[in-house]
Amino acid sequence: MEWVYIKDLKNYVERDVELRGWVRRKRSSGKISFIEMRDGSGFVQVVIEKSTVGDDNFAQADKLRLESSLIVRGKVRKDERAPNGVEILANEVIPVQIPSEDFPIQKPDHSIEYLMDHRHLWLRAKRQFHVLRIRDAVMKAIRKFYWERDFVQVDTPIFTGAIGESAGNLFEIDYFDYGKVYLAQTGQLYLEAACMALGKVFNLGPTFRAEKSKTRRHLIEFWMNEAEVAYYEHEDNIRLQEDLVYYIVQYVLNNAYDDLIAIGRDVSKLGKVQKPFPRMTYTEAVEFLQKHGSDIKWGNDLGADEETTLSKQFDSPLFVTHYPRHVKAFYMQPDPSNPEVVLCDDLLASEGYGEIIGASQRIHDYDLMIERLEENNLPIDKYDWYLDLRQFGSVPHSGFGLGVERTIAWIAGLEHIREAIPFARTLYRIHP
RNA sequence: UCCGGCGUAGCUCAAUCGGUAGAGCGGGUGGCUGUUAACCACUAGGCUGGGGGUUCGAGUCCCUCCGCCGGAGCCA
Repeated sequence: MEWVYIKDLKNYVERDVELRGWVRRKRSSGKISFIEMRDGSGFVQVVIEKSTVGDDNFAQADKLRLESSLIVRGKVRKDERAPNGVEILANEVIPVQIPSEDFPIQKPDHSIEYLMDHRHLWLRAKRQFHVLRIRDAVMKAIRKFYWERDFVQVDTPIFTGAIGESAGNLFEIDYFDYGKVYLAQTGQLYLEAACMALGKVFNLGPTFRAEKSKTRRHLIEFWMNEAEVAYYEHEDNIRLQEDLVYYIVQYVLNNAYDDLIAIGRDVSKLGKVQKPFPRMTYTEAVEFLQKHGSDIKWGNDLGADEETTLSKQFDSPLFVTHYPRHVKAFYMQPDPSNPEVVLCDDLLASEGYGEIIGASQRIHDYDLMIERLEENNLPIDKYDWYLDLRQFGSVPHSGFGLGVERTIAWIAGLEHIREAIPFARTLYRIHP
């Protein structure tokens, strides 16, 4: 008998099939029972009649508990009473393994602490099934976008020396007898090197921030997509980000629509995302906020509340550009028309989800880079190879980093970023 | 690091002014051929996070430790 996946059952109506999966839910009467079965591809109801399977097999099937694994052989039937149009009338139910204890997650009525303690089992819940499929769609969209545009994927290292934007939030690792290495908080500097070799490059991988952040937008370990393009300047950079984010939204709408619906996402809001995205300079943003009652002063960085206020004005993500250079990283290119601000942008997701991209044109002038490193008290000798890039055929170049989980949380409408990754690493939680 | 909140049955939560520890779900047993968070009957289940204190008496008040949750800063 042919083993088929639940998602393909509609092509097997009136045929005998074998399903391999797990018991999601069970309801039983004396002579008939119903098993809601899942197999990783979908969900279907199995009807077990005592008169069809026989007394012995019915008794055996009755012993199945939640999350027992089982193999079912039976006939695919169209049935209006079934939620997805088809159900299985069992001929034979073969238990694979029956747990000796209750499955810890029974009803959608658990605290977040309890669910996170049981994350390895929580993944089997319907909502998590759909969220992880949306994550998969976002990942595919990102790679597809770049490959369609002739970018080369360059995988940047996880172990790095103490080099990056700042040294204070790095995870330290013992590296044999040679001292310390650090977990990457960005691959940007390496992508800057790679773009001088390959032109248009991107990465997609985990990054680590030793920041004691406890908010719905923060993870200790999160995935970042970074891109870097030689000869791209500020405006090219913004257009690339706009195209990417728009592409991801469209791809998810086209390829994971059912998953969005299943978790109750208001897809009309995603439908309103349109190019070009709205833009505001930092200075305009400060003026706007001041008019609306904020006491923010020019020169202060935007806080979480300010970002939310700004992004809620628009249906599409908002670019905030030209920040004061003192609130941004050392490597950002000054604006030629006003050296007090830099050629950078943050992309703030709509609906109050906050920053999903940080971007800038990078300084390509050797002397200016030295000046900025000194200004920030960074160890110039550690940046030797980074400075080499300004020594040998330096060109203007730009890039950005996209927070993958924040993007997923926004697109899926999640309340907390920890659901956007299979096993979230947050402050005080590394188990399971 | 700072601010706030929570910790009671396997799970989610009640418990009035400090006065005998309760419910729903889940589990067990029995019943039911169309259930969708099935239903009906019966049933078992507790060191109230740990330690200390106040009191005739503490789930409740105080101190302390632990765990978790949310927010700020910082960032993606």
